[in-house]
Amino acid sequence: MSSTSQAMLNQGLFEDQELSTQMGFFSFPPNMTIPPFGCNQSLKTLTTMPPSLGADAPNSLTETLLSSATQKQKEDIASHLGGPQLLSLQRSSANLWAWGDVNNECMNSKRSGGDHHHIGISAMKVKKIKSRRKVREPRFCFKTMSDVDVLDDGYKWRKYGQKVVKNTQHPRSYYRCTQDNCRVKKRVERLADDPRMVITTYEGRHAHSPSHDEEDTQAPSQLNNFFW
DNA sequence: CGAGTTTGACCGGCGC
DNA sequence: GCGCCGGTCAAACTCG
Repeated sequence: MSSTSQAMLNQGLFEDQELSTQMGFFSFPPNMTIPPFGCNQSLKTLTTMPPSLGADAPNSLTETLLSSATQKQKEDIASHLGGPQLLSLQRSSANLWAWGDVNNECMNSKRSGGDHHHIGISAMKVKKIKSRRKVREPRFCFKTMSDVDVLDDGYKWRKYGQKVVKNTQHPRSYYRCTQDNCRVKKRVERLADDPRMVITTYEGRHAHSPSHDEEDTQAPSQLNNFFW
């Protein structure tokens, strides 16, 4: 594990909080374990969606989100995000939450230039979700300020493709977990308007534990539960 | 030589 | 129906 990326992640070097909030990003303070619940299921629920998307949001998501957090984690989030916000989510219908999925706004989001630190998890376009027929694995994405494209999350990945997508100058790379019977994939690309920012999108759940290299065994295990 | 990466071709979904 | 585009495949290539 690269100590650089580890440090980056643990510090939560994310920005553009205001825009992210508007677009459905969920922000975490830099000193919080990412994600705050360290739980597989929590990740896919951490996407805020407009209430109009309620029909697409499974009713149990809000419950899943909160039930997967420990009391301490709930308190952490409540204190950082503001108690009422979390409490309102807890009481709310599932309308506020939907499956984590990624849209292009996530990739093309503009920078506000602030020094906020947060993780951003985007929402799929309403239209896309409503029209999707194919059932896809839950996804979530976050952006990280990093020199390296591939953040070491403890899992082993094999690159299987690279593509230059429209309206971006940086190629998108496609990775697949090398573990047998694990179909988790991730995409990595850099923000067009801020090459320092790396957008990582995960799809699916790991059916195994992270496989650290020998040299990484002494690294902090805070990220062990980062991904499912 | 095996594991991982690169890269052009191919495929399927979606919008028009 | 057609073309565009994102995602995946797989052969060739590189590296340790």
